[in-house]
Amino acid sequence: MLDDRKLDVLRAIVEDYVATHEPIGSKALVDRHNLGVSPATVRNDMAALEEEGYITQPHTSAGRIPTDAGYRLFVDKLSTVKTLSVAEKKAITSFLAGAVDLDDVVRRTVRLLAQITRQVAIVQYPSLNRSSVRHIEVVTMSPRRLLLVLITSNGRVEQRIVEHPHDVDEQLIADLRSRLNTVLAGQRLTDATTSLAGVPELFAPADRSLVASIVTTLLEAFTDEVGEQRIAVGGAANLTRYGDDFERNVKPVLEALEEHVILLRLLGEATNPQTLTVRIGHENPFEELATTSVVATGYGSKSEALATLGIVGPTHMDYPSTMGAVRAVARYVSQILAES
Amino acid sequence: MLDDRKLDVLRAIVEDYVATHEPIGSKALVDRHNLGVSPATVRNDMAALEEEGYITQPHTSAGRIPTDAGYRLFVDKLSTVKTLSVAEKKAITSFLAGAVDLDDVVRRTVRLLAQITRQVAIVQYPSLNRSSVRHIEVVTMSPRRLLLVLITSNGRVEQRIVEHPHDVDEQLIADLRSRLNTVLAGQRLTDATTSLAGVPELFAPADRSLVASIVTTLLEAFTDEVGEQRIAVGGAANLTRYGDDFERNVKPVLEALEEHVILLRLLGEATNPQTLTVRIGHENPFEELATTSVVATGYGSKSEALATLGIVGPTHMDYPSTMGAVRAVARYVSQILAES
DNA sequence: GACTGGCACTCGGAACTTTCGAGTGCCAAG
DNA sequence: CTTGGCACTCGAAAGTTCCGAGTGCCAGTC
Repeated sequence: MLDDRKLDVLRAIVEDYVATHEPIGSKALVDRHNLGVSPATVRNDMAALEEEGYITQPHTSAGRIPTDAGYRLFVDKLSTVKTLSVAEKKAITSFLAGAVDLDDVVRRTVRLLAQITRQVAIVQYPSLNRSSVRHIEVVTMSPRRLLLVLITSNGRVEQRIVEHPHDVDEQLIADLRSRLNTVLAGQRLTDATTSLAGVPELFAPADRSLVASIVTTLLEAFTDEVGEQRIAVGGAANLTRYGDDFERNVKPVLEALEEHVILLRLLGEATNPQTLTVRIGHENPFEELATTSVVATGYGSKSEALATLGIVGPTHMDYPSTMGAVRAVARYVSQILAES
Repeated sequence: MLDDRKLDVLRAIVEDYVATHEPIGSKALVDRHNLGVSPATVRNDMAALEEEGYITQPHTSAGRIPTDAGYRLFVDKLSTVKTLSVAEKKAITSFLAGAVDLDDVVRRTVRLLAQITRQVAIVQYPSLNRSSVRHIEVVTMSPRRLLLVLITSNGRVEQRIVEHPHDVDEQLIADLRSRLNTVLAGQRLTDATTSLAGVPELFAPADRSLVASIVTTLLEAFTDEVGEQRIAVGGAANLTRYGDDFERNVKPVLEALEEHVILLRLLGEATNPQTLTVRIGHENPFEELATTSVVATGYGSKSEALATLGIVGPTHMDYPSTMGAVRAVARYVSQILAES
């Protein structure tokens, strides 16, 4: 059905359209690529490609533009992920290396990704699902107010305040601190519920109400976070390059960026860091984003993904370069996180 | 020069223009407001107002629109800050009350502000300048790697990692932890440098290199943070309501939002929480934002501001309502922070 | 002297028309 | 199967017309 030349034509159309954002005619194609055939032949091929649904005409007397299916075929079969230049790789590592803590890593990553791809970048914070308790600190802020600080294996720090109706004894706090750490250290957050269940009973009945409220708060922090899934966004200014049709292209994206729930669905399940997920136009779950594509991948250790990062851009983006950049950034972030 | 009626006319023009975003003619003005005079009279007044530079004509055969000077006069003399409805106030408190930690307070605030004002909201994180050390925690992550956690009086938590070439003794860590807390607790961050200077000498010569590197990292964290000034942004989707002229109105704002340094300058010095800063159009320090106004105010305790929050929007915004919302949110956030 | 009705004038925007040419599909010939 | 030729289509750009909101000015009125 579609011989090699027709696929070449499709590839050429996608590449040119991505470069110019204007419908591509048969003549222009032949001029810009040495296909070795005449425009008339290309026209026949185009007719076939249109028949198959890979390209379409905005109006009768115009050139062709790729459909979502066309991009899909292009991404799957007609292109290879572009690797970054040595200079770019260096820039990435040196930029990420300067990070001082986990938050900073995420902030830098999002900025970097936006800059390289010139698209809107999205980075999910490493999820607590897989992480474990490294340390729990209990600090007295005032006699009746305690601050709980939870430090996880991937460097994330969570804090909660606990109020108590009576003055709290320092010795009890020290005791509690050491017990909590004994019980929880190294535990997966998801397993913490069971581990904490027995803790109040280790204390004198008089102290149990306080201990119980601390345990409850701690559990809340665990489960809250497992569900919450924080996200960082950057490069929104790149939306200005979408060209015209503000209402249709820019507005929905800007709105989606505000809703982290939507972004999480857009990014999708954290995949293996080796695999790139590309969702083109209508393939993504939101109708308003039908002119938008998502390129995402997981990051974290080699075997299991901690979280997802990616970019959002117009369907007519440069997929090979973008995919290369996303993959590279994911790899380097994984590396940085593994080191620290 | 400008009698009361002329000022009434100006007020009416500003109000109508804010509502319609279209040039206001003399007839329309008389129809919508009961000024008690004929269009011809209003025309004379308009001519005077234009002479004074408060309004201008986009083109000869059109109505008038306010100039930046016109808005300025309106804000300073012709309007009063609009107070929020009881329902709105309730909504604010209940929304903010749900926050679990400082980060959450800021995130909620930015969201809230964007929602109420329907503009782009900016909230500066409470600065560390004024804050003091509440607690310092030193945690062993692996024998040669330590995690420092700094908790400040306003609930902010900073973390840093310190590597050491040799295995570190747990006893030393405990010792160090208690000494650091003794020395620093309650100290202003800005005073910490001097307080920390003597610490290494308290330890055995063999341990001093480790102690010194920890002290250095800690100091870095202090000063880093004092300078850094984090910022949260929200409601970028509200930019879509700017109407047309995307290139001139939306793009520069979107770009500014990416640059936190620019945002900090836009917000300006943290003012007393009682005072609202309004910067209209060209009054702000960036030429590209000449069609944009900023409404900001400080928040924190009654007497001194911790940080600044505000909104960015088109010059033709509804100043009374926006100012009311910004002020109210700042007050409630201050209250929440004071409590915790 | 301040206000008003009347009036001629201006000019941008909407609506319509014209022109232009890139691009097409089809066909007959190579 | 490929190609040159050709008639045809139709959107975009440029030109044209038309309309009326809005203006400034002036003479008359209170």
